[in-house]
Amino acid sequence: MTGDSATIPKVIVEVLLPLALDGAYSYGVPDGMALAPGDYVRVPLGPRQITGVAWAIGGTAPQGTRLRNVTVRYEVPAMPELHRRFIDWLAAYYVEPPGQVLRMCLRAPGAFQEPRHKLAYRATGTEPDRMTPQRRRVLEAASQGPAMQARDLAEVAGVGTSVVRGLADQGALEAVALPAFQPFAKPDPMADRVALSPDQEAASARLRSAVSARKFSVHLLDGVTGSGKTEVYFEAMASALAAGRQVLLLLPEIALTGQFLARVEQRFGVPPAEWHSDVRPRERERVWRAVANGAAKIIVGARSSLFLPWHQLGLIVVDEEHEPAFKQDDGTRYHARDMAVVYASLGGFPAVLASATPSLESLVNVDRGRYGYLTLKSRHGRAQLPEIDLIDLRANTPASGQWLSEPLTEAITETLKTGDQALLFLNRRGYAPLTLCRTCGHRLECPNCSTWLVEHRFRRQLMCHHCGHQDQVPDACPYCKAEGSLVPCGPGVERLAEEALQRFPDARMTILSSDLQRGQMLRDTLANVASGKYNLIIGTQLVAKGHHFPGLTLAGVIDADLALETSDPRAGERTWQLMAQVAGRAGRGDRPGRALVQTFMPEHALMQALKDGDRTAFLNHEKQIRQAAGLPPYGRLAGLIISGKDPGETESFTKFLARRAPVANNVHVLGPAPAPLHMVRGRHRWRFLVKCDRDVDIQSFMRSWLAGVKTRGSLRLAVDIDPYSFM
DNA sequence: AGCACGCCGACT
DNA sequence: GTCGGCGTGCTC
Repeated sequence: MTGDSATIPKVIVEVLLPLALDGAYSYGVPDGMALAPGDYVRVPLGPRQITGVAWAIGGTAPQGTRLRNVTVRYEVPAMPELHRRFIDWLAAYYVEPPGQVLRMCLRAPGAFQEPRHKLAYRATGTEPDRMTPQRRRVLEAASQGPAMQARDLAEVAGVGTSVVRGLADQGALEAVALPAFQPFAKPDPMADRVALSPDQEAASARLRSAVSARKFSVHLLDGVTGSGKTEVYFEAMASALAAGRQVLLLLPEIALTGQFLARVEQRFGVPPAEWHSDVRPRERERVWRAVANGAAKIIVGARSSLFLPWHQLGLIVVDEEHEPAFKQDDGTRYHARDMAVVYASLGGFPAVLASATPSLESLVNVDRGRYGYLTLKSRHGRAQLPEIDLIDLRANTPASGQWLSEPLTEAITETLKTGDQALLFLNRRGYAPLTLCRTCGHRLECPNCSTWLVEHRFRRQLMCHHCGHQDQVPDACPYCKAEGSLVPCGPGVERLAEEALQRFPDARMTILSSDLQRGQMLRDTLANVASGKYNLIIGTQLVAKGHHFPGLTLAGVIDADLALETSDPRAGERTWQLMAQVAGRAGRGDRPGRALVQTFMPEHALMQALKDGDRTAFLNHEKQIRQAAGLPPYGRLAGLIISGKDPGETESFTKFLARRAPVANNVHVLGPAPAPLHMVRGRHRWRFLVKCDRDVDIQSFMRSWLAGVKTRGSLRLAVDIDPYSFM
């Protein structure tokens, strides 16, 4: 019985489908098809055919359903048991259907089809029965050099492809299959091994022994930019490669630059496989296949590379491990750094987390003895941070509509006079974050989100940074119709640039903001900064990343309080990391740098610790706050986000959920409250925050809460385990 | 996620 | 009179 609807199938297979279903679906295995767990299969589902993975063989068919048969078993390496355990683990942890997680693993279109081999032709030495001048030219071309495709061969010989086909039919040419994909070259662990400092050598030795131990371990590699962390984890990668294992180097998408990939290539002699959102479908297919069959050894990728079909993974390195960008906040809300550690633990191999400003989570794991700790001192023997001075904005208030205080202005003047470069950091795109009517007080708001529209003067537009809504800047107030009454409030980088240009008319200034510069233009600007073409750089978060500016000796922070004013429990940590990164831009060459930080709260413990360059003091302060509030890493958090198009319906559904919250004496349910950003993209949002001790199973609590809850209409429910954003 | 079924507004 | 909008529900 091989038909579509077998009545009494001999074997039943549970197939996990890449859909948000409760569990795997049962299918019959047709006679003559051998299936094992992990096999990729094609199965019928309703009117269509979809790709899934055999999760278990055997079992009984659910009552009252007619089993349909598996259609195809794909000829690709089966999904390893480790990979399947990882999917199940992740799904359980994040309270997601496993199929939803599987979906992230099947994002290489075409990888399951038989690869289209191209045919190339080679002369066999056999003469055709009739020789013509055309045929002779083809045979001459085909007997020298590598085999060529029919089209190329015909072109070289100046004939049509029919001549080639004729010769092949007669046996004078033989067809050979070219590999469908360019193979990945094997990296050489010793290709360009640089001399290491004693510090680096000691750290490398510990990582090498962690790799050769072939068991689970996590090491935190802590060292300022320029201390040589990269060379150290390259050594760990070299060890894993020498042992024939695959290596994953995880980076935040923004740090995955051509410059960085070139560095990996330089060290290991071959270009690594790349995996991120910009990789084109054909290349995705190539990488997916090469990871599955073990041919690709080094993969440099963004968070989604965790879901590649790893074959013999022996090490994961997470660089910039503190980056909040590792937390995915749409779809399955997973944290790639945490899941890298989980994967290493399930697979029994080491993980390395690297950062110049490690996350509190990782540092506490070091305190608890769960992670090994490796620290590198600066190569130039300098302290962790350059000298940082605070500017009290209460005593040095700039004039209305201006943001550069007197002390900062003087410092910039000094710096530019000596021929050095200065950097001004303001984490706000556009010209002004708020436009207000002076007559009636009306604020220009986004129609789809509860946010203000940001004026972008260069584009001559008002923009919403949450939904992409754009508008012309109106001449009159849309509410009271008063003409010329709209005034911009607050600074963005564009407005700061305007002020800087006024104060320093001779400065060679540039703005580095993600909405103004990207791709080649950004690379050119960065090169021009490095070469000294610009001497005053005004930038958003973009400048905090590890770009090398050798001539920069002054970093100015316009508003250090900005990141502190959010509802995020990690706001303090984020502020410290940003300040450290920005300050770290100054004085990278052999000259010392200096950072000036404008703040309205210089007495704040964080600002004091910054001024003293005392990371330990900051961390102790932050640990105390988190511990007292029962926040991570001392307690567990989960968010429950309710959203819907209709405000009334969304609110009443939220109230309904509030009544259904299970009562547990060790779990606190806070809320419901309107989300800090109450409306986004036209959807009204409410949220609960669930808080408990570290040893409480928060997932079980969430599951029992939501068991049997159905959403109707436009209502959406999302569980957010270990939330990072409280938006 | 698709894809079908099903019940209410502007067109040939 | 239909074409088609997307709400709702099911797929082994």
